[in-house]
Amino acid sequence: MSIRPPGEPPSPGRAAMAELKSLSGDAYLALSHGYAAAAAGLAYGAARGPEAARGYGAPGPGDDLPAAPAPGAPAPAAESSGEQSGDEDDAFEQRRRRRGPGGAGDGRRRPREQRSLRLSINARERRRMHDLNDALDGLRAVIPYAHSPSVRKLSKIATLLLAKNYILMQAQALDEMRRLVAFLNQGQGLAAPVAAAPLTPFGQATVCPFSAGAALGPCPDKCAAFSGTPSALCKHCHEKP
DNA sequence: TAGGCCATCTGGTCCT
DNA sequence: AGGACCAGATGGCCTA
Repeated sequence: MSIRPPGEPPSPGRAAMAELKSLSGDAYLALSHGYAAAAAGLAYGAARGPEAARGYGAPGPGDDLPAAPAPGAPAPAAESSGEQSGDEDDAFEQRRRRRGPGGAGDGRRRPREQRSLRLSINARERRRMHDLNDALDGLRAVIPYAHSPSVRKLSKIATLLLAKNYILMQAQALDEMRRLVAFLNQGQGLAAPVAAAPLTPFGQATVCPFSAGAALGPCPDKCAAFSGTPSALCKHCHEKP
């Protein structure tokens, strides 16, 4: 897996990109990389419900999950490895034969022992994936996007990308807030500069907050001192060679 | 029907 | 040895 430099867009699948782009036009959604996000009207899982769409209720071949949990219900606490039906046993045997004797598993184990071990590993893995999905659900719950039942549930990749953008947006907002607080603090007792500062809507200050007063020193230094980098929103930072 | 998304199974690797 | 994690394979369901 390659490490992507910060700020460089990931490479989600085209569908994920389309999903993100079809989301509402909230600022944070388009914050980076043009991922306008997803959600509107795509009824993924709408017909059978978002949880059903997860497929918990649709065991695949060889699946040793005994029954579909209620929608939204947590995964069964105890998924024993001894819950297989006869059909599932057959499926297991078929797969085992297909792989042949030299295939999976520890040759020293007796087949029954080997099978029971395999089933317990499967159950553990299933539980792990359910936990992962629960965590993703928790993430979906705190990302601001349309949560209505008629709206398709965010896919996993869309959830992650959206969360990342949301975090970046929050960090940016926090940074702007700090600038604003610093500006207001510096401006105390200096009514004129404060009044003159044409603060446009939040996050769009057109004048460097640190320029309000002769004793404040060079703007980029102040900006850098505060945020680590000169402000891209600061007129003076841009004007300074 | 193709493509997307998903759950599950499985074998491999690493860690405790 | 056993558990956690990972990635590939497989098959089901859904939508365009």
